[in-house]
Amino acid sequence: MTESIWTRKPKAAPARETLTREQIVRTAMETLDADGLAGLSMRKLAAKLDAGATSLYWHVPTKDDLIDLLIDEAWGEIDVPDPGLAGWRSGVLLFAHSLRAGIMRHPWLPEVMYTRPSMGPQAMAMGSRGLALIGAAGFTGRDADFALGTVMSYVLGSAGGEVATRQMARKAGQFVEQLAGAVFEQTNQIADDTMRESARRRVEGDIEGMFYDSFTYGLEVILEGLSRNATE
Amino acid sequence: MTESIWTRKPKAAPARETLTREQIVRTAMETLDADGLAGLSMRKLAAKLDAGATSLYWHVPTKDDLIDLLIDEAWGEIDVPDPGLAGWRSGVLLFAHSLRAGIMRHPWLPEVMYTRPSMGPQAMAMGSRGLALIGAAGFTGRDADFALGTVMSYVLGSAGGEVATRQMARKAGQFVEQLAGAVFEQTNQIADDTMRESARRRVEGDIEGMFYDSFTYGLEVILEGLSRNATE
DNA sequence: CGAGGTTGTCGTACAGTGTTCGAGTGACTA
DNA sequence: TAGTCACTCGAACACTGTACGACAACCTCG
Repeated sequence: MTESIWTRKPKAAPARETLTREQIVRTAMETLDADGLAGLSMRKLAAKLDAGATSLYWHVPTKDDLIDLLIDEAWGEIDVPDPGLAGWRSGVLLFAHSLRAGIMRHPWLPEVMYTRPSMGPQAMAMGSRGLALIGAAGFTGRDADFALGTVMSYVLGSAGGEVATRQMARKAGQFVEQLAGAVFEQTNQIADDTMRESARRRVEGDIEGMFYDSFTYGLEVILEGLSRNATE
Repeated sequence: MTESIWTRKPKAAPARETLTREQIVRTAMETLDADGLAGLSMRKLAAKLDAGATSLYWHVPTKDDLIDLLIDEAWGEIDVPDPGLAGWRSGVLLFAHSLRAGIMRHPWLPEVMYTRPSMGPQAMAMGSRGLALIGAAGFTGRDADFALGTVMSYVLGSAGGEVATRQMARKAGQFVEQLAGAVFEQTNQIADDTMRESARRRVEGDIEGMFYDSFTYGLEVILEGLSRNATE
């Protein structure tokens, strides 16, 4: 059992004022949320901490490991209600919405989380509580894995798509008009009327509400399908 | 309407033997599939084409644009059956499986597709055909968007998770034993029995079959939920 | 035939990246 | 007081994407 990122000695007395891993993780999270993955470099991060560029490497083995820590930190923010508080159905609903909100707070997550498995303690805790929740619906063993996986895959996929669409608006200069213009440029070359209208719906009107409606629609569909397999 | 990556003049006579965008896209796709996103650099790609490092920039504006082209190329491989061939239900099923297979062939997709919206012609065509398919179930307007979005979000999320898990096996040196070891190292620190067993199921036995079963389980759930809303 | 324009290639260079190495500093301990 | 640990950091290496400008091959027009 080799030493991993997650295991750390409880750290002795701080002696003098010094850089800490917690500090690094915190400001890295801030820059990541604000500037995206491309905006995070070890040098810039160190500068933001008034430290030398390579000082970070004493606290964190590598940038990839730092990102692992950040991902796990994000998972730690997700609410997974205790089963039995209000029934499994509303519990899963709350969990799903919390997960989506987490992705929206940390829109860099979809970009990085599909390049590695999440095995940090917070990810494990989330899975553990998720299984407990889905277990309250009567799912056990493989079925519990699959049922929970269905919900999470959908939420992550849906939120990822939402993030991708929002990213476009950022690049287009924060103005919905330009976003719409870009979409129209494409859709005008599409012969299909149904598709053209669909694309148009995606940039006209209440976009925020549309994202939400789309998300809850799929969530309802899945909960509907799941309850056919649930035993209580 | 500014000129975009997707619009290109029909190219005149080739005159002399020269680099083409198609050629670049093709070998870029090969390296991407084989070595992943991190393995693709403009210099290495040019070398593989026996070209100078910066020659590519005459055919492609930027690396990001090249990746846009590659993403759209991948979407072009996805089968979306005509509605009415065998009913919408089996059509959606076939589409979903084709989409998953596409992600497996191009495991770099999840890593990049959440950083930008897919607006290439092939993406549009896929959406268009998808809407036609879901329309055969009686969905129209916003409902059609949402129903199709539910299926696609789930498939992309599920396949992304599968890719992430497989990636771990690669890093662990292609040996399932090491993969299992890594998981056990983590899970042994988890107090919850249910979670420990769940994680163990994920690395023991027929992993390939488990991925497949998990995917089809969720797909069934969604089709079940959708057919409650379908009108035919 | 020769001049000019278009199409395409590519060497050089710049600013940036993650990371290694080894020297250095401060504080605690024997 | 000497030694050891915990920690910082400047310099350097091997990369990266890309702008620029010089060059060459071909086509077209006079």
